[in-house]
Amino acid sequence: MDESTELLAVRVAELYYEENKTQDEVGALLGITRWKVGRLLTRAREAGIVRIEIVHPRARRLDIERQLRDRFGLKDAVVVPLPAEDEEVSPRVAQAAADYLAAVRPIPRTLGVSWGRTLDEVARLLADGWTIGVQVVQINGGVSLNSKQGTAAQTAVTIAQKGHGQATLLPIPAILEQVETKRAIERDRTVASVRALGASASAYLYSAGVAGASSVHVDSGYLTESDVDELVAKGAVGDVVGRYIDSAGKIVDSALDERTVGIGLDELRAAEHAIFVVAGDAKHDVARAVVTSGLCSVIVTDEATAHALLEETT
Amino acid sequence: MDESTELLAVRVAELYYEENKTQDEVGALLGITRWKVGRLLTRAREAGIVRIEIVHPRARRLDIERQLRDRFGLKDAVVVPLPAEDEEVSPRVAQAAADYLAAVRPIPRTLGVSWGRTLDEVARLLADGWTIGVQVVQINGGVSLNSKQGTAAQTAVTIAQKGHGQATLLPIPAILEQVETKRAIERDRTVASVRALGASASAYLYSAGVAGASSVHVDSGYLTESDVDELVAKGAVGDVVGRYIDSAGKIVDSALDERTVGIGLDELRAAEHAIFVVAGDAKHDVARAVVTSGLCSVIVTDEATAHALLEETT
DNA sequence: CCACCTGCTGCTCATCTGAGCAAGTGGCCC
DNA sequence: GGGCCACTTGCTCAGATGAGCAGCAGGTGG
Repeated sequence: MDESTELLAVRVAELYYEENKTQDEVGALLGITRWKVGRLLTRAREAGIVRIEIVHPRARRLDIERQLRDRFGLKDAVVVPLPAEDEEVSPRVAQAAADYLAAVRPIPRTLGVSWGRTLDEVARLLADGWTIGVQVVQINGGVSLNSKQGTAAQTAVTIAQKGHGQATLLPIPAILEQVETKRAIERDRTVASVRALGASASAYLYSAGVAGASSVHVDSGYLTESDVDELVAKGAVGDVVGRYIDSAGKIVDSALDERTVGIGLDELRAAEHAIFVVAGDAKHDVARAVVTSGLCSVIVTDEATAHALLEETT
Repeated sequence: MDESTELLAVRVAELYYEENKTQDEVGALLGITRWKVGRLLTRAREAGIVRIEIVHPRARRLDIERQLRDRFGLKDAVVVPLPAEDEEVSPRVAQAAADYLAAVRPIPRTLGVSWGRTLDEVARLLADGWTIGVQVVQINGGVSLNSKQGTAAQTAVTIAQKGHGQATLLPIPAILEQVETKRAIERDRTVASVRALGASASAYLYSAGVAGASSVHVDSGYLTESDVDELVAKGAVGDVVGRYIDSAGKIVDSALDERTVGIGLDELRAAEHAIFVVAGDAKHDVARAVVTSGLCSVIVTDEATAHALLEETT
């Protein structure tokens, strides 16, 4: 587009978009036909002279969502735009996840949930009465060795309450010290029934943790910093429902995995709705592992993470 | 607008503006009628959820221009939007002035010009061949006591050259020390004919200076800093074609004014096209004085200045 | 010099869209 | 409960708009 055309396009755009004139009027005013006006407007939009943007905390990036679905064969994707500089993305992603959950059809009767800061936020932002009667089941062991007792339970309970349903908890450690203990616990009738309920869920909602010193597992005392360092050395990028995976989505340490209580990754892969919520720059690697290895059918994330996932040279 | 409607409006806007669907399609997708879609879009635009902006260095703010015209009874106004943080406004305003000048109809055969940094920039940005054959006349005395010799002349010459015409200069001091000298000079046949030519111009192009230590008159040695301080004490806000005015557009010091060579303010007020170019936060006060006292028929300025002019409680 | 291609222009026509209107809905006061 | 008012909803219809097409100008290579 040469300079005079561009200038004309600017004038046309101003009269059309800012002065709310019809294309015909604009044409008359500038001495050109209305078809030319229409074409200039199209060009102006394409050239980015006219920028139309949707400014809203609940807005989404449908174009990127489509790319994610296509590239990774997802059933669905939700991408939240980057907020203004001084705002956090995580509440927006959590809100989007809450919105998505409330809109899942058919309405899930049984919902398997993991726990963590992200899911906590989702629970908090979920609309009261988001559904009528839901069975919420914890799908992996909770935080309980030291502080923060009960936050894992709180997440599930909040989601259940707001959905006018009830929560079934799995109040046992996330990781046990001995395989035998883990097996023994799983044989327990109560625990087994919770596990069975979890396995039968029609939808799962979970997030991921980053493998590093700040991991929740270190915080809660299930693993030491050196345990995590070792996992990282073996290629771990993060954990999903308590299980550490490498960039290919494979279990990093099968012995550790044997001692981890809760749903297995294959169950997640087979699930109809496996809703994966992930936000923040630190989690790009785990997110990539989850998405490329088919661990989720739906991803809810922010624009930066989505870009990171798509930017890979495939 | 309640929250759920707002959320719906956001979804509608996304599908309509970002996915380029028709209102009918959007309606079908969200299970609402196309009329509702249309109304939601209107509301979304009004509420600022959908923001349409024109991003271009040559863009203008037509809404503000109209307000300026209406408020101050101007024949026309050109307002340039605020550029991105790291860019200057003055080149944009100068460009706009150049564009405006080239578009004045009927084409001015004789153009009276003042001088200064702003007008220099306008001359530089003027398109080559902006008109065919124009008589450019300097309307006030030039800078010449010390450095910068010839910049005033340069402005007029450039404008003339680019318009395939010729410049008539007024190569005498802007302010003389004695009224007698000034009168003597004006009686000179050559000078008188230039003044006459200037008075017959069909259009004038000029800017304004701020009354202060950094004034061009101090720089060029016509006035001392204390002279200017005194003018300020008497209420001067700035100068137009070398003449210092107060906030009401009145001459501040008639003795000084008597010693100033060039077009009179009343001639400007009576002119058909008196194009006033002004940019920058420092010039808000002079701009207000010029505009409220009818010194110009057209103003070319930036959005910040325009806002400052309109914000007054009248 | 001419056939050919490319990009622009103005047009027709089908579709899309907004203004305005009548009917419906829900809150609110008596 | 009845009636009033503000607001929303679905509709008609005219006007606005985009897709597609033929004609034309200007450049290009044989």
